[in-house]
Amino acid sequence: MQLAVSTVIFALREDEQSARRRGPELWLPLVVRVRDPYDGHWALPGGPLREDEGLADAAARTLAETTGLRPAYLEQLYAFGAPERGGAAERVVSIVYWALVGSEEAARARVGQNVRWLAAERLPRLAFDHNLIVDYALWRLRTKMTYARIAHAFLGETFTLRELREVHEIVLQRDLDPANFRRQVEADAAVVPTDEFRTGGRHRPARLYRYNTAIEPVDLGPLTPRPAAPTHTDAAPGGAAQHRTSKQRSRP
Amino acid sequence: MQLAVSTVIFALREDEQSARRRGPELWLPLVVRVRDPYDGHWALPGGPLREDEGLADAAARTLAETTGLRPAYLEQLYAFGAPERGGAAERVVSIVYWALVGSEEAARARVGQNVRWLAAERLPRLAFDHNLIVDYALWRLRTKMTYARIAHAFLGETFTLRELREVHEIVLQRDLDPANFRRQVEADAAVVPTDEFRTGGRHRPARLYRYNTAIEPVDLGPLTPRPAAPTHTDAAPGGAAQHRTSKQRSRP
DNA sequence: CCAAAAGTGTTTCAGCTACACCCATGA
DNA sequence: TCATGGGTGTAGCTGAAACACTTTTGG
Repeated sequence: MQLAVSTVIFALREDEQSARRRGPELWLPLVVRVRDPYDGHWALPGGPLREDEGLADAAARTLAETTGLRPAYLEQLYAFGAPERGGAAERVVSIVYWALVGSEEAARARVGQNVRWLAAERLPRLAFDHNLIVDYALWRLRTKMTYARIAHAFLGETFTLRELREVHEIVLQRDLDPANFRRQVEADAAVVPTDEFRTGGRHRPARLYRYNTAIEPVDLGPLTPRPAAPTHTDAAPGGAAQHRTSKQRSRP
Repeated sequence: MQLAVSTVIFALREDEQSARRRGPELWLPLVVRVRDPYDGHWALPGGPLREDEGLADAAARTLAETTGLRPAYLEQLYAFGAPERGGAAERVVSIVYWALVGSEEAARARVGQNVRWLAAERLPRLAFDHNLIVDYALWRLRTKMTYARIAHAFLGETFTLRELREVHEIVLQRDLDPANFRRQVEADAAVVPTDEFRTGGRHRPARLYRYNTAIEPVDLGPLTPRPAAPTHTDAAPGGAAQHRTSKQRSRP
């Protein structure tokens, strides 16, 4: 019997191939298997747990080794251990994590013949029970997005409320009222306004916001004391991409 | 490295020793360790995973072997695998489940020198990281009780709304308005009225209710398809204890 | 009769939703 | 000046909370 750690990694990306689809979607990096069982099938990045390594550390390590990514959010998802799930091979119990990475970090991902991004909504048949795992991770992401402050993990250090709202809209698959979304976000102090604005659109500049690292996210698991200090969540560095940034005074 | 499965088992019990405390509280059965590390300390029931056994099956088996209990609710809690948690012994990764058992089933538990019930709120120092695990399970129980229909797992097949409300009050540690509680429970069809009433108190008889097995509980994990059919939840048999039961017509 | 819990009705308040409207910018 | 999104105001609905009140039993 073997113990492995795997990770479902989500990022928002545009479809570079088909021009039909518009706007970013949820994608995840997968690794192709090069031996039986499931030779040639896509599988979640992962690997065996090392002797002196924590579970989350193993997730972060295997994830970095295969994709080169450093996630902004990492949380344990579930342990899978049905005896049949190995598919005729030696039995494997997998402790699965799920991770979120920002768009800029995702663009830096090391892809190639063995590693590729696939759209979460239209996956082929994956190796083992990995389709079930991805579906569960998607469900967890959507459920948690409605009550926890995790959307910023898909974005850079600062972001406009529109950008934050679009993350919610893509993940939850429905439009949100901009006015009400603004008020909800401003209500809890999870996100704080900066003095900077995003200009460049042919419209009024939008204020940039920053994630409030003082307020901490909702449960990351038992290892983070319930009302507590930061650990896993580690904001991705970098600023804006195709927009300029200007500093202005906030209204008196 | 070793893989084990343990379970945090909750039941509502009266304190039989100290007459000072009144009303039931959350208790859990623990097992005393008979060798190092933590020789003599209390620990969660559990054991190694067998080769051809699912994770939940292992939890149910070890739980039954040590305590004789058959839980009404069983769900995976978390996987614990920090390298240091073994305390100088061989490293152990534990996949921990949490379970609820009804009061009658709890009374049938096999206790003795090695197995004993302890009050969840005033535990001694347990073996390994088991205090942390129990605290997390307690937090999960309380969180889930507020939105999921799991309270009936502490009760028999039929119950009055007062009994159901008292379960909530004990777990959530606050009083609930009987009128509002009634309406909330009746609003979702999770619980259905029977034609029977609990008599014997010096007051108006209370209608007995039954859990609606057609409506299914909120997420039990990835293995239960999201809106789906029963699996783990297996209602404990048996009826009322110290009260008579009478059959009456419901009002026209 | 009284005490006690079962069960019903009603008012109030907070939060969410929908949507009208003004503001600031680039072209 | 117009189109576009940024940002504000507000009326209406819904559900939770608080609490007054009626009903039915045992003593």
